[in-house]
Amino acid sequence: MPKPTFFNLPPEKREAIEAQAIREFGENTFERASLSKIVENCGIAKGSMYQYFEDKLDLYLYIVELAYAEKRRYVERAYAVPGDIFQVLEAYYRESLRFALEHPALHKVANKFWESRGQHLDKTIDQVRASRASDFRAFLQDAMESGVVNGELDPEAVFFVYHAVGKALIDQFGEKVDSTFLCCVLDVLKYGLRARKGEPL
Amino acid sequence: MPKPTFFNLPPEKREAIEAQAIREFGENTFERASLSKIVENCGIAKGSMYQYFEDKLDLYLYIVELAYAEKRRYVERAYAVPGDIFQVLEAYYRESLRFALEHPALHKVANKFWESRGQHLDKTIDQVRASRASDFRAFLQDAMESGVVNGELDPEAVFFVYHAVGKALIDQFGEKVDSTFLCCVLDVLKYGLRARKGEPL
DNA sequence: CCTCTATGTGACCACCCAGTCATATCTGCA
DNA sequence: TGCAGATATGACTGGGTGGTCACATAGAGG
Repeated sequence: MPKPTFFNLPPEKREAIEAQAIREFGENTFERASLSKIVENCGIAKGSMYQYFEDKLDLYLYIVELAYAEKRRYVERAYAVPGDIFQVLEAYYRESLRFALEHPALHKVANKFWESRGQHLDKTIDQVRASRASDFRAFLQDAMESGVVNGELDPEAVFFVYHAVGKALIDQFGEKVDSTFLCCVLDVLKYGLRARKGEPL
Repeated sequence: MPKPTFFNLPPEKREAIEAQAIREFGENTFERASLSKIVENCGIAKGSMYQYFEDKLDLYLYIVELAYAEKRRYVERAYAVPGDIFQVLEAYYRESLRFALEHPALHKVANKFWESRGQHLDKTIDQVRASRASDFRAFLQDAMESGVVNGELDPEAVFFVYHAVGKALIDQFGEKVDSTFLCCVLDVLKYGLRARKGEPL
């Protein structure tokens, strides 16, 4: 958590610091990113940074939380979408793509987060990953029990595939992946998962 | 390329250097890996390393090539497998898994390669990636034209999915992924890709 | 005007890194 | 034995990093 001093700062200065940190942490993982470069680009002294934050990790976690707070504002709409798991997932990735296009810098921060190493970050990341995984697994299990997703498939394998493809999609939002490509990819998955009547496996 | 001096070394010394380098480059990306630690673990002087190799990158590329040369010995058998694209792909990943289990250290080097950055590595990696991608795309196109893979799907999307899942599989060989899990995952993909008669998309 | 507190500063520290080079040692040959 | 070329060495350089600290400044209240 930032120190109180940080929030006493004139907003324009605070936002300048956030902007430069977002830039640096969007272009580099935590350990590659350079605090020295951030303060240089802000035009403030190294020591000042330590009036605002405990250390590099404190600043980093604040910026990452900033990015994910904004991303949540987009993505949470997907949970309210009526329809089966395929419609919810499509909405999720669509909102995720909108976030990436409207906040490219924050999107890059969020992506680089998963590649970051060092300090206690490793464990933090593993925890976040595990928590998300368990949410998705439960969501998937419902869909399999209700018959929307082919129940003959190995649930762990289905999760594995979705996880891998989802990560690859998000990694490439705004590069290879646009709205129509997104649909094509999801279709490849869907028509592999959807329960098929009559035709045996 | 290593300097001639390196190959004049007594084999046990040469292999000790290779072993320590493999260890370091298996645990760290190129830029994180420390030459100082390698020489320390080998019990040789820093300067000696520069009698054998031009620089850190030279050593790294030698080690990576070592790893991929061994991996090729396994994987190339897959190309000779008779059968459709699914059988070839399964053979490919199966051999790949065998390599990972029998040469875990080399497997880690090969995996970390793709995450590595710095010097001219970025461009080299992009080239290798592009070359592999184009091979696989061609292989896939054949399979789609011959009707083994559902021709109604977007070829780029199919490639995208296979690429994402393939990378995730290889990343986790020996951890989450064993032989039976591999088959389950490939099945999820296959039954999404296989041409289906009668049933409309 | 003085004082007290909050904030700003940048030289400085300890650490790690890749890469260099003058020097020492070894080895094989004459 | 002596010489020459090949090989080994590790202190050293220059550059980067995160983090610290004694000091400078600013602003508010009496």
